[in-house]
Amino acid sequence: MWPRDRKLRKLDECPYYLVSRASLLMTATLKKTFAGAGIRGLRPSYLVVLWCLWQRDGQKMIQLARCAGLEPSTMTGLLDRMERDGFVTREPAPQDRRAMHIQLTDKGLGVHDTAMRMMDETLSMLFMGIPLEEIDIAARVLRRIISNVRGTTGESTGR
Amino acid sequence: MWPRDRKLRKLDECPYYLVSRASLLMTATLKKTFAGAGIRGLRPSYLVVLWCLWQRDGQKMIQLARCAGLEPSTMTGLLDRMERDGFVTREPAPQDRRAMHIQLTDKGLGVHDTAMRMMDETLSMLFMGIPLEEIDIAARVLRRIISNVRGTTGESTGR
DNA sequence: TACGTATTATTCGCATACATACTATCCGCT
DNA sequence: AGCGGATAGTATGTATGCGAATAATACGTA
Repeated sequence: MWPRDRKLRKLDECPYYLVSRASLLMTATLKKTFAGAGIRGLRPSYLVVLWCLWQRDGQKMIQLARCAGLEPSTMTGLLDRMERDGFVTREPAPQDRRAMHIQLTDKGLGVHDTAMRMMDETLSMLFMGIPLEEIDIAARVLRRIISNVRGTTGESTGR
Repeated sequence: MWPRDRKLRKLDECPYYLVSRASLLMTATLKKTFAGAGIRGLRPSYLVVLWCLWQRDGQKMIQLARCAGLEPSTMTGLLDRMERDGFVTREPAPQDRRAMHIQLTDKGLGVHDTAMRMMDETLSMLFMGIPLEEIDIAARVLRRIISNVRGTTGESTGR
């Protein structure tokens, strides 16, 4: 529980600052790692979508949005770029004429191993000098924050 | 240290996903809290700048950028909006004709107490059910991530 | 079957962030 | 004094994300 009486003296004592800054820096780092790995056009933001499709190829946009935790309006632009960069194809879904059927291209599928390796490498660098035990606690804290927000926004259990 | 042999099965086992998602959700939550507190036009992104100015009013843009960890080009737009919304004034600095002197308005100064209270309230909600001990560990992990990135980007010690 | 509602995706406007290129100014050194 | 490099800030283009409004389609129910 956050202690009401804790005074924030410096910026880096504020959890909100820490999470925001870490997020931006981790993204920038990942971007550089990708750039140096010879994968043309792969961006950190593509990862959540690729991840969903690697698990199960061929999904509707709305499914990807829910899986990635992004708004549908955000997915539109994201998929525009992913299509432009050759990672996915977007076709009208056969059963539902409202829906779009998103599928991996060969490039999108083939990039899996390298992307995972790059992610691993990046995480190794980012977590340098931090005991694994603390990394796992931090992950648990973040998961709880996420579920705390979902719980109070009137969302059902994130399905 | 991040274990190389750890396989990421689900998205929420990936620290990068957790930090990004938490960052977005925390920002959205803070935004809602501000909106409900009757402070006209206060946004989460303004906080870092206000924080720096609350500590010491009257700074150059470049100082604010360094303090906040943002690029100068980002500060330009941010200060445009903060000026527009009445939190700061931007005047040419007297000693250095290249520089801009950023100062709090009455509104910018007066919003301090409410903003801190709202931040406190938001953090209480976000950290619901998490032991303080774990929050502090998570904060330490994030600080270390941040310094790890700064350390390898060729930046000096964040001055 | 037809109507009303829900769902799916897109468009638009805005905010936030970066990199790059540019202008203006300052400062050290000759 | 003046030249060259460093510094401060802005402009521009792109990426990423949200919310509100819109269009098209699907579906339950009368």
